[in-house]
Amino acid sequence: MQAVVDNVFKALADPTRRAIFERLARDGEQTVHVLTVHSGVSQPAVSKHLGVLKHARLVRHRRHGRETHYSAQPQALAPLVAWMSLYGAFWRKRFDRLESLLKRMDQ
Amino acid sequence: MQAVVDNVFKALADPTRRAIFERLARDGEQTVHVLTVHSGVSQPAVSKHLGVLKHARLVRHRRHGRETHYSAQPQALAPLVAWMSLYGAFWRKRFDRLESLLKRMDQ
DNA sequence: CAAACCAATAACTGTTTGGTTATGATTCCC
DNA sequence: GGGAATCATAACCAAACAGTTATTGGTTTG
Repeated sequence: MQAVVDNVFKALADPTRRAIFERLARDGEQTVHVLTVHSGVSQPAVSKHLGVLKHARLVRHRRHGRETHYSAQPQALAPLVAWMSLYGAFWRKRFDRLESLLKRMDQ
Repeated sequence: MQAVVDNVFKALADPTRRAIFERLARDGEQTVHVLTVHSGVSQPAVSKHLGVLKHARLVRHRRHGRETHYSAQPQALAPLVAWMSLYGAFWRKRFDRLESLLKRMDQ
């Protein structure tokens, strides 16, 4: 479990990788090609990043002919929530603020 | 704001550093010496880790004579919550559950 | 005052990491 | 079938990183 948290944190620590995950979470399934176009780095770099994200179970892939479609697996963020919830007292206090944040973002 | 999220993720991506933060959050203020004893690495290494955590605003320090007392600043985790809340519906539900969990823990 | 203690910084080192180009394995399509 | 396209892997490189030992600046205390 400790290693899981570590993998997720490490995977999200890189901005390029986080951007890839954000895009997948926002816009849904994407091919490596499309991800590459928007990433600012080479296709092999994108493939490697996807490998790291996959290792952290943050993405899943589905092959269709010559293209590979990747999609975000936001459930994989659960260990992070669990980790943060260890700081209970604090989060309880801040929760109202989080609620209002979520409401604002909902609009 | 983007850079803030990046700093926090990067700071927490290292297990030694995360352990230091966890200890401070769990047990409250600690001196560098005490942190060093429990960290498994040298005192300078601990000082450097504390520097990274401080840069991400995850810790604060207070000098008292020759010793420096560090304490956790869990508010600095807020950008992470905000970042995660971008993945909307799913996390909305999860956070609700977290809330009720925290309420139960409160009793 | 001198010795011991505490923490930060400097200087260095080996490993990890994020990137590259080159190549290989499939698959699509004319 | 042959060329173009898609993706993964290999090999390599430079920069960043986590650790070390040595040292320095303060502070306490015997």
